[in-house]
Amino acid sequence: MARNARYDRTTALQKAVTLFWERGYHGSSMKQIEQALDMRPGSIYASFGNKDNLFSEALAMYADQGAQELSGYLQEAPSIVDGLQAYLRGIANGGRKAVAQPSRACMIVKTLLESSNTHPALARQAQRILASIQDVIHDALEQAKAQGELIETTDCQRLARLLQAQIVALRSMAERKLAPEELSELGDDVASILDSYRTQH
Amino acid sequence: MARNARYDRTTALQKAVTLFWERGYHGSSMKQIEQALDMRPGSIYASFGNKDNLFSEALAMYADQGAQELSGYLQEAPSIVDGLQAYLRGIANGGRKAVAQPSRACMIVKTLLESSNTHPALARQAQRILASIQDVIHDALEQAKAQGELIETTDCQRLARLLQAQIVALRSMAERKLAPEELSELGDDVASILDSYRTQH
DNA sequence: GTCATTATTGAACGATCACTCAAAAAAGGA
DNA sequence: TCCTTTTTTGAGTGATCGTTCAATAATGAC
Repeated sequence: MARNARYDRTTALQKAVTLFWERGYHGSSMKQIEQALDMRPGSIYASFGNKDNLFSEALAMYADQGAQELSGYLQEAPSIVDGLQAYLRGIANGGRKAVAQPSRACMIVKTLLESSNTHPALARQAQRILASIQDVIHDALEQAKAQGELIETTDCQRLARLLQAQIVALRSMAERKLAPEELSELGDDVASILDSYRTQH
Repeated sequence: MARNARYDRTTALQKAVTLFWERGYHGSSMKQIEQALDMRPGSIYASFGNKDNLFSEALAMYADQGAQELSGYLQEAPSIVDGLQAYLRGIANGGRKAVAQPSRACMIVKTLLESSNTHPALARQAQRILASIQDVIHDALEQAKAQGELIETTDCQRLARLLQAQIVALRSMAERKLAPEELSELGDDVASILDSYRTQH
């Protein structure tokens, strides 16, 4: 009936993630987006509407992949708390990184800090994502508590908040040019915060 | 001999701090800068050279004021570790804020995350500032250790790194729209990390 | 092969970007 | 008051911003 699109929307979006994660919203121009996606303006706008929507979809894709990474750690570890500690140490040690990552810092936090006073819609999206990640951590902690991994008095909401803060901290500190060893020690120190909430330690 | 400048360079810089802290480097246009400083382009360029240099000077001023705030907490508290804990809780509770602050997040971290892949010179400046803050914390910790506030085995370099991470985390989490009470609890949890390094607790 | 339909192209849009500079205004010294 | 020196002004620079759209190219159906 007609011509098929020559690009794949998902791979194009993945390339947008890479560019936006690296340079941020204001730091990425449409010219750079055209080059990164290897698409001309007409195709980009036909497919994604405008720059705002493209960024928004890229951020959502990044968040999905980040959630998968966390749940991967949780599934592989012998216990939930071990999984969380492995996740924290993994961030400090550069992650699994099958491919080189465009930034050590978290794209969600970068977006929140960049857009909170310049682009409210993006800031709200980043806040929603962070809230949902905190919920995921909270659910995992409740389960851990039910399984006897955590001491009875643990406030799982509060601990989830504290853990998210540690993740944010690790990824932001990773953007400093610390020696790998220093960052690794920080990962250990941060992971050991969880020890004081464990039943056996 | 000649005309005097009608603006005060320091107060102009302070206004630049406010704008840049709020909106970041790429998010602040020269038009907005002109409006914020109430200066015309010629005066701005005569006084500060260009946008890059203005931002750089504003960042340095922000860093100085931040350092003063920390040393204020340290001097007022009955001990160094108490001062550090008060500082962490202060961040979570909105700080002293005699005047309304343009952002809860730290301008240095915002700059680091925004510019690491778009403006290397600014990123390097942010990294230098963070390193010097870590040194200040380290010095305070060494003194605390010498005074017997910290257990003998404490690695003060490592603990300084951990504390800076907590500061970064608190200020970034403050940019989320958490309830004041939630943020305050987070401040308590973060401050209590220090308890495990204290001699008496 | 022809046609209908859809995707791609890239020149061009008005707006805004950081920045410049000649002209006007202001102020101290004589 | 006049002159010299410095500051301020604001229109204007070329470049780039995000975005549009008519023209062109490509594809599947028949």
